[in-house]
Amino acid sequence: MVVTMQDVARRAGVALSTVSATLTSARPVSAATRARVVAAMDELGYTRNALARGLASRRSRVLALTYPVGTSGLSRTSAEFVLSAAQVAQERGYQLVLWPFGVADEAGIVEVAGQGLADGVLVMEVHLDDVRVRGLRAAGVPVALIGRTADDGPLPTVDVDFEATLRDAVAHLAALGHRGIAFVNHAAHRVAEGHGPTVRAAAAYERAMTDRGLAPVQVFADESVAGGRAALAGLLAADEAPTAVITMNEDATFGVAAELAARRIAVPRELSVLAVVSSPAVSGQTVPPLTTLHAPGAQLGRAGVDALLALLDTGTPPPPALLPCRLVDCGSTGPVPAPEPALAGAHPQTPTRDGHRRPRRRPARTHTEELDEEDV
Amino acid sequence: MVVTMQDVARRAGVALSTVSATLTSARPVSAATRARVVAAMDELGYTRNALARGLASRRSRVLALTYPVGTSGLSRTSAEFVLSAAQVAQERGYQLVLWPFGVADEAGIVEVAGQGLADGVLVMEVHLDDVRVRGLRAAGVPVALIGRTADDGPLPTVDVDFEATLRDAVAHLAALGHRGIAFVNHAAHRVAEGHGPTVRAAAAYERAMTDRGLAPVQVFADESVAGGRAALAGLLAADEAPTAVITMNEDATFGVAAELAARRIAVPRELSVLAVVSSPAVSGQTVPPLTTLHAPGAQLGRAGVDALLALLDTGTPPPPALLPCRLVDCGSTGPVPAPEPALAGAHPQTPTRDGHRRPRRRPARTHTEELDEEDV
DNA sequence: TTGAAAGCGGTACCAA
DNA sequence: TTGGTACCGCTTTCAA
Repeated sequence: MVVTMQDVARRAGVALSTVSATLTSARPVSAATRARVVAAMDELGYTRNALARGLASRRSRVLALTYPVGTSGLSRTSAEFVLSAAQVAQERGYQLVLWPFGVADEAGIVEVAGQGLADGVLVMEVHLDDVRVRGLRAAGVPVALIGRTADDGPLPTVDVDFEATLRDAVAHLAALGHRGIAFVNHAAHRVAEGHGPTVRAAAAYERAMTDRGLAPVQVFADESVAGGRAALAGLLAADEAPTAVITMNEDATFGVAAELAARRIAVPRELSVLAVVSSPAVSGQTVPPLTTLHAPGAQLGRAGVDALLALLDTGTPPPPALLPCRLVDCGSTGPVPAPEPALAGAHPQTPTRDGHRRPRRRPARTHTEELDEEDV
Repeated sequence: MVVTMQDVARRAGVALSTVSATLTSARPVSAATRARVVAAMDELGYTRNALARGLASRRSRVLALTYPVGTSGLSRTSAEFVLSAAQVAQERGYQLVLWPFGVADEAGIVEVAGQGLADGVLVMEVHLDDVRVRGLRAAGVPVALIGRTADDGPLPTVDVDFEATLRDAVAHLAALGHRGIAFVNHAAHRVAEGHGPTVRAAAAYERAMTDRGLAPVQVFADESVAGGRAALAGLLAADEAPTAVITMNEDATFGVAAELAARRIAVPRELSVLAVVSSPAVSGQTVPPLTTLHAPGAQLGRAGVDALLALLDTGTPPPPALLPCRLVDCGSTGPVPAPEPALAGAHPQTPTRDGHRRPRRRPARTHTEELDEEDV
């Protein structure tokens, strides 16, 4: 039925071990023999059996990718990451298996890792104190992290450079004259859980602002459209409403866009919006499209796989990699609105110090209402 | 280092084969021995080696999922599918490997399948004439399809019921009085490629319309925001502009929404929009949120894995499964606009027969322009 | 440079 | 009911 190495050996008139040698080049094989073996192989249509190879060599050439399940599906950015990881693995002669486990399911993950199907594990959505990582390390399973724990020790690590990203975001807006720059982060419970991106971005944003003598205004928004709407509404209701908003929460970003539309707020004339650690594929879907600091999803996948393979091959973890986000201008950021001259009475506004401005309060309306109003 | 079955056997004072038997229950084991074996196992922290087990039993308990690479990342619906497939596989004691291959890469897929890591393959995004499927069948690899080829023969198959979905979509809109119901399908090149969903939905839509004596108006839109905008613009420019639009092209749907916003078209008062084979997670992100015929992504994943496992277990393919989409009303569909009474002169319109209506032509504007106009 | 044989860690069949 | 053992298909010494 299936063609085995023994079949090839017989057809080529050599020993089984010689066939193996031509494949692995673990030992010299003369050109002549090699040619006969190769000929026999493709006459027979031979393919090496992955299971047997893995068992004998203690290297399955399979990598596992574990990601938290239960959370609202994969974001487009994460999906990008997964696909690129699978592709790079393939290019390297590896296969990628998916391990859907809860972030707290240490037992489950250690159990399946113990089965030895995978040579190593890529952990996504790493928490500052991550039981999965701890469990795998304790079990002696090679691990690479997408993200970082509080103390990675010698683990290979690739992550978004949140420090640089938020610094760049604030710098970009500050260069446009903004001083009231708010930040819509992930949900509050993420902080408590020690969700790396949330915590790191929060700190980076605060630092970037205070370094410039600006007052940070941070909102932890529920990861949903409603959460984003509420977040923006809250920001605009404040005494010192921001003139620019940075969003990192992909789901909430759609809500921010929706709220902007409902209030008929001109972007970027009245308010600048900058989506960070996002993807143009996502930001291009909002109305208006949002300028983005593009998360390096594909590069992260590539780097993560390569880091894990480096660990596997050399036994020592490669140095941690922090990848920057790239600015993609979709036109949603612009100069800070100038305080309106006193004589322009049509829309009274309250300019304040520091480039803050008090926009007129407009109630949010449903879109239907919004459109009905003037189209009837 | 690693605990082997032999270790367990020694500790329990039984033969290796007895340990195996307690695990596989392939043969009776007395309660007493079983207890001793089990005790030994968890004293030692034993876990069965997947590779060895697979090699010996000719069943790796690994399933492969292949999806076309190169196409613009995974749609949210597809991602939903992949995740649920991985999860169901896990529940069944299987692991899922990802095989990123081009739709035409028969050689690549057959090659990796020949390595025997996977017991069977799940093929996504199946084409009517699919070389991957042909190649795998010819190679004797168990296959299940997400989608259907033109002639599946005895292959296990799960798919969206496009016939029912488009029928339901048209029925839903027709019940609201619409007669001018247009359909924004995938890109034209998909038809040429024999992309199942595109072709089946196209036919189903035409049938659903003509069955009601309505004239089908179908647009094959580029899979992008721009494509969607252009599609809607084209429809509205026609002599008999539709009063309702069905969209199936997830990327273009965002464009349709954007164009609606740019033209300030009231949804659903002026135009009803219904996104089919989509996901509320997606439709909720547009402004306004779109009523959706929710694609059964998760169920498809579940059904696909189960179909493949059924084939693996019984040797005979289970009957094909067609899963319906479920209506999720987000308020973007409503009654057909009544032809305006002649005396209402504010916005001249041209009512036509058949419930068609000629909306006033409004040029599309950028959002910035749009908002600037009245907020300055 | 090549061949022979001992595992890798299990499953499955056989005899006891 | 249990123990012994022949493989599964390949990698990896070790001699020749």
